[in-house]
Amino acid sequence: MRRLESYLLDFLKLFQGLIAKNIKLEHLDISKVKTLCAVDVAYKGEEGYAVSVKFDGKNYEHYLVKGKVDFPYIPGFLFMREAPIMIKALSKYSCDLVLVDGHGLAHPRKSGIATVIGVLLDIPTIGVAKSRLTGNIVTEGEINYVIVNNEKVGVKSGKYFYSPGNRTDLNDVIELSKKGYPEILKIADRLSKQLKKE
DNA sequence: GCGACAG
DNA sequence: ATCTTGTCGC
Repeated sequence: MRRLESYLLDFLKLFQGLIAKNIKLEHLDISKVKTLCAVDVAYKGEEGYAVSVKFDGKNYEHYLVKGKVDFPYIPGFLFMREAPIMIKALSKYSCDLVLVDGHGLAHPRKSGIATVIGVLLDIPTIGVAKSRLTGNIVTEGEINYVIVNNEKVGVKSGKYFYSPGNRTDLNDVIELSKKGYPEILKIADRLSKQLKKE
């Protein structure tokens, strides 16, 4: 008998395959986004502090959700650990686009946490990660593409990786990456780490 | 078997 | 992600 965890991971891979099959890769004009949101999670032991931030073009708002996070971090399966609490934090707002801390299509099964959240909620998402999970970089002109299985699944700009989650496309992430690391993600990151201490 | 490995 | 002071460098 195999170990129980291997059955779960095999099943989760099937789930990710289903998510990937339901991705809607379509152009969302970033410049037309009126309400931009972002989510990040910080931890204090088993306590997770998820913060969603909303920017309407003028003011920032944020919403905090605290909760126990049991599931361990397993490369390729981050969504099992953070998607549940991130989705709760996002439930507070309605956004034209959500930036998720992590990868989207730049994943072994094209099912990073930004993709899972985007498909489950059927909303536009883009994954912005601070480091590589998989894929190689191929430069074409000014763009550093992230290639997985001979397919362009995202771009690398500076030290960050951008990839479509759902209802967005490669042009959207390229457009976003040109503006540098999103301020709203810095705010979400700072806020989550700050609020967990109070 | 070995190396890689989001947060 | 988190544990953690000072410190090397732009």
